[in-house]
Amino acid sequence: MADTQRQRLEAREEAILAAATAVFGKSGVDGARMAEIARRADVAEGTVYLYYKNKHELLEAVVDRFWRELTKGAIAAISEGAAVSQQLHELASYHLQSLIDDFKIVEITSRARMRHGEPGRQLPQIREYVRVFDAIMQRGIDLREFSADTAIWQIRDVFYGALEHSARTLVLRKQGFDPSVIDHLMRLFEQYRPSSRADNASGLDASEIMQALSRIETKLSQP
Amino acid sequence: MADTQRQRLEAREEAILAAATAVFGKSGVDGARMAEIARRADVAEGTVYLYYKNKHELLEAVVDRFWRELTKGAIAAISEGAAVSQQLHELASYHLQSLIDDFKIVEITSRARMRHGEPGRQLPQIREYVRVFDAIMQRGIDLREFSADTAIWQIRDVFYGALEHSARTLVLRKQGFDPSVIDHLMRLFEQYRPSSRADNASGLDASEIMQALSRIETKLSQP
DNA sequence: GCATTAAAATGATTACGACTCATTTATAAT
DNA sequence: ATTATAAATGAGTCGTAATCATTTTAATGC
Repeated sequence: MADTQRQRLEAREEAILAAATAVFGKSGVDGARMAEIARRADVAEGTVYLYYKNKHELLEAVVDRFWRELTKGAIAAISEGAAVSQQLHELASYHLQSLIDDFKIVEITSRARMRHGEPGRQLPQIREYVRVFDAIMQRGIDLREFSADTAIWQIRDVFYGALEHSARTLVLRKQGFDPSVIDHLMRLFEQYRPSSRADNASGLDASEIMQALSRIETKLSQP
Repeated sequence: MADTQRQRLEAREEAILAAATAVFGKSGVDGARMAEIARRADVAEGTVYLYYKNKHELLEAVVDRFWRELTKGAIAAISEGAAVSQQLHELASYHLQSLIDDFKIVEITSRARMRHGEPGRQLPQIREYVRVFDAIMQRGIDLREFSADTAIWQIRDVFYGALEHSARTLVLRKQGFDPSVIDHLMRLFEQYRPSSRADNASGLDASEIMQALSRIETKLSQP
């Protein structure tokens, strides 16, 4: 009965993970007691350490699973084949909603990234999650719906950075999901459409000139 | 000699804070030992607790001081009276550079925000720091250099969110400061200028360019 | 079924580090 | 000098993560 055996082990691991998620969420990482996690998972304290080397690895597993689920949800939330701008809208909405709903776990994520004094690592499942955006954007570029003159990673950092900060603001103010955040972000993203820049004038683009000038100004004022 | 006394106490507090900053930065919060902080500050372990109730309060003090210094630096980095877009450029550059330089402390900031299981609080000095952006943006709106149809907090979240994520990306890739991040962000912020939406179709706005040029002329003729 | 071996689980015990507090030392006041 | 007060000390306490010798459960062979 090797099969049932493996299932039992996986069920136990799952129980521990679920218990840990609940306790970390409720009490925070420092407030969480391994004893409570074990009790909730209905195993002895020592058993937890058969599945996870220490508290920090358990935390990483919890966070990793969270982002894996989020990736699944994001993919499900996006209408396949729809216009790129609509897909972005869907992803942004899904992301913001999720960050608000699971703010606790999201906060804990930064904790899982830090290991001792090392510079923050990237957890594999977060990397995976981020690819969802990249794929949409890449498709946008391929379809010429978006222009390719800004590195995708920079656009991605604006996207996720803005949403993360907005989510924090909304949670701190105890407001919920705010659609205007999404609208605002989507309006910003119009900037990346080739049409919005190409056909704007017969020749010169005032904004580019102004940017060049302000770069010069900046350099002049810091010698 | 009440004066010297107070100075001695403040010097001791400062020594503890400096030691804590170093040790938290080197070893991370969990890796930091109160014993090491005490030793570096050249006080007994118990003395630390006369100044800070516990490790977490010490952490908060370290983070708070960091952001207070950052606020000072930001204000110093901004040319008073310059065009709003230039001030934004300066603030963005300063911010990105600082986040990269002191990435360790910045990471630790999120830790200081979490107290037990409570939803994250806002540290007073971070609130103060954020006001620097708000003041610039408000001035931009007052001067009609920027339009008022998006809530400032949303613009602010884009600004700081994008820079924070970009800083993380740059640090993880072991690249340093990248001016294109700033240029990209500033280009996005063109969206908020009334001109870029209203009358931009005709092309150039000569008056804005002339204004910028004369500012440069002024600066060139006064070093 | 029973014996044998291996795998998994247990929880009492250990190790470690944050924090306390009785004691000592320094400073101010008279 | 003497007393009173404030500040500093570090050995000891206490809570909790992590260990590990022991027990329990499951798989395998006869």
